[in-house]
Amino acid sequence: MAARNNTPSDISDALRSAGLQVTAQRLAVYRAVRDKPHAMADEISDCVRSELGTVSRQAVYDALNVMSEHELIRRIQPAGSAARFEDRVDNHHHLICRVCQSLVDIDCAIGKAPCLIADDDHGYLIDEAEVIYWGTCPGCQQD
Amino acid sequence: MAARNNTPSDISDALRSAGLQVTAQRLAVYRAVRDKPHAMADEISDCVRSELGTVSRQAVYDALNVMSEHELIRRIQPAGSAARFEDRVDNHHHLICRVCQSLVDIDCAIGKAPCLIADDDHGYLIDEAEVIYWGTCPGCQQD
DNA sequence: AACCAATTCTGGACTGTGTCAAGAATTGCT
DNA sequence: AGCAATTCTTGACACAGTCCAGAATTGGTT
Repeated sequence: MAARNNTPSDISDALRSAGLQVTAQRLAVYRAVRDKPHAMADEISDCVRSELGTVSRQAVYDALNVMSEHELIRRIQPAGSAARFEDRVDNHHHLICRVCQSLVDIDCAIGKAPCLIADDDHGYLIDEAEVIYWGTCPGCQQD
Repeated sequence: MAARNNTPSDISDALRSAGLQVTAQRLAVYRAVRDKPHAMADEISDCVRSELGTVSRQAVYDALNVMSEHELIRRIQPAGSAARFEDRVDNHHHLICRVCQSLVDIDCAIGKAPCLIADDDHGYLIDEAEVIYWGTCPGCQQD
């Protein structure tokens, strides 16, 4: 039975090959991030707690931080909102409703990663272009 | 003597035509935003305080919020940082150093406002595409 | 010039997100 | 098994921003 995508052992392997120890808390946090796309830290906490019984806030924050540093998950932090997390780490962007804060994924509008091109880089070494589309979702347009 | 760009009376006019009352606090906040590009709320506070003597935090926040709602100024809120403000309200983007958090303006890479084009809008009514380029500034590249 | 209603400012308490620090527990290697 | 390094727990703390009630200011009216 070959390990399928996102099975526990896959997550363990990913953690190990990133040089991180494998702990129940981290596995549970990763699973929570995968199951609740774009969830915020406290939602992750609740989810993990219902799985493990009890987890400290610090353990959750640590897991989220260390995993996003090692690019196992990705952190999104739109203006006026707490940080959110997702397990997609490929190049894509986000579309957020100004009214209800709902958030959906959007594939890169142009292609692979040409969004990195800036007119004048001011000498900076650019490594990422983050794009957030703001608008009104279908549900909130009816008002 | 024609009023030049950004003279006090211009700011007053802008406030009035947005339907806002003109107060010393708001004028000072606007001037602080103009003079210290990309400053955070507490820097604005300090600056305004040194001009008016004493101002409440609430007055500063209220002025910043109401003026950015009416698009007299623009609020930027990059991940992991408090809100910043600037008086440029035309279409442009930002480039931030991951190390020292320095922030510079970048003109829209493509043109007027075609950044609004998303592959699939999911039914959302998109009104803005916010682009943040992340990288390392010249000074921080030397380490 | 003075008045009045609406708006705005003050001052203080409060919320929510996230971090710091010290000791206990767990992990992974030999 | 045993040991060093890493990670988790608990509780205190820092910071940005908001809420509230009362005082002060603004700008239109008479």
